[in-house]
Amino acid sequence: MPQLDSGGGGAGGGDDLGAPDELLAFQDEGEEQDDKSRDSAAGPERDLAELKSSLVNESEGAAGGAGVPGAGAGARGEAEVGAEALGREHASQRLFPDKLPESLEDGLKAPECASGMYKDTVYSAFNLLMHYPPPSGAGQHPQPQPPLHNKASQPAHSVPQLSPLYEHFSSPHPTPAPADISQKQVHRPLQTPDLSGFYSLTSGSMGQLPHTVSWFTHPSLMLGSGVPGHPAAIPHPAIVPPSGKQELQPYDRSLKTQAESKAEKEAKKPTIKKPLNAFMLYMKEMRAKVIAECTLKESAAINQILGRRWHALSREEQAKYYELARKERQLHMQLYPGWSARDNYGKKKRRSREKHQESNTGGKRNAFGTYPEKAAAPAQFLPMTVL
DNA sequence: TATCCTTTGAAGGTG
DNA sequence: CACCTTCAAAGGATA
Repeated sequence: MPQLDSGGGGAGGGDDLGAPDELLAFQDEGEEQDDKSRDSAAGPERDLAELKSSLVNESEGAAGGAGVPGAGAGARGEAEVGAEALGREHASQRLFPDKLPESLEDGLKAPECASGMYKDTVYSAFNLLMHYPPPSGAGQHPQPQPPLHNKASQPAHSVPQLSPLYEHFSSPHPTPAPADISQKQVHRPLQTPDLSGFYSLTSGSMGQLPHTVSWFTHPSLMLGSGVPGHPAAIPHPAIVPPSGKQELQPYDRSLKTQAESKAEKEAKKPTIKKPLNAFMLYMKEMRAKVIAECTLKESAAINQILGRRWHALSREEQAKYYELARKERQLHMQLYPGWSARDNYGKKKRRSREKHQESNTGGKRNAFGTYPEKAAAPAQFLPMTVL
């Protein structure tokens, strides 16, 4: 596939949206676990790596037999592993108190959820999930097969309303989705001709993705370009009322803000959200599955599971999401040429920003205090050129 | 009610 | 350039 932005142009001028970090992530993926547990240098860094790998291995490596070699959870005492997993300062203390919340206890019933985050225990079946070979067939989307005995076949507790862009490459047999989802993406003509090239997914893994794409084709999305709003307009998922509640239409709000000043009206302009990155897209798709499999509802816990699953994905699988995320960014840039991520800076009030800095001594990244994409070795895989 | 938690990635800011 | 910070989603937990 040629470079999607070969046309150069792009409204923002940032033509090549292929994020260099993607490459690192690809390299990181796959080899990460072994490298981290075996080859990484000794010393504090190794401890961090070991801690990280332990978190992965706790759920992956403890399976009967096919455990990941190296420092797996199997070699650790419960207390040790628990201490490591819980060694996330205050965060863990809140999330994983002495007594597990009921939701987590329930979650432990499902092997997928029996990660070492909560308990270092025998949850061997979970490893089966983590070691499912990635679907070799193109077009298979990256979802581990649910265990036969669990509730994967049941509807998710809450099926997030994914934007068609996210859904368009989702599982053909996902948890029951609202009927309107399919309606949204039914033969909607592409109204942004200059974007059509981005979605002519004809080669590579992305070519297997459904070709009808996305929120930007919806008439309502033309609001930015002056096209009259469609009566049944659906807000762009990236456009959110300042309240943060997507369900709240700015039109409704205006009814009761009749006397508000212009400044307030100005402040109430919908917020243009950041485009989702690859992992966010992955989470969007897989969250419902994890919820169904684990009977978990806490997003923090779910995200941890998804984070491990993300690393367990093959590079091809991840490439789908990186590619999709790149299109997202490209599209976002075209829809909102002047938009910058900086626009949303400071809009989220942080309660304890100092606390973060204290506890992490620089960088509030993950529990390992590392920047995964930057800690990774040079890339060996160039998805953008391949795709 | 607002923010936190938790994850990875992207992007902006800073030295 | 390297490092740090913020935000993107999400929903239960918490202040």
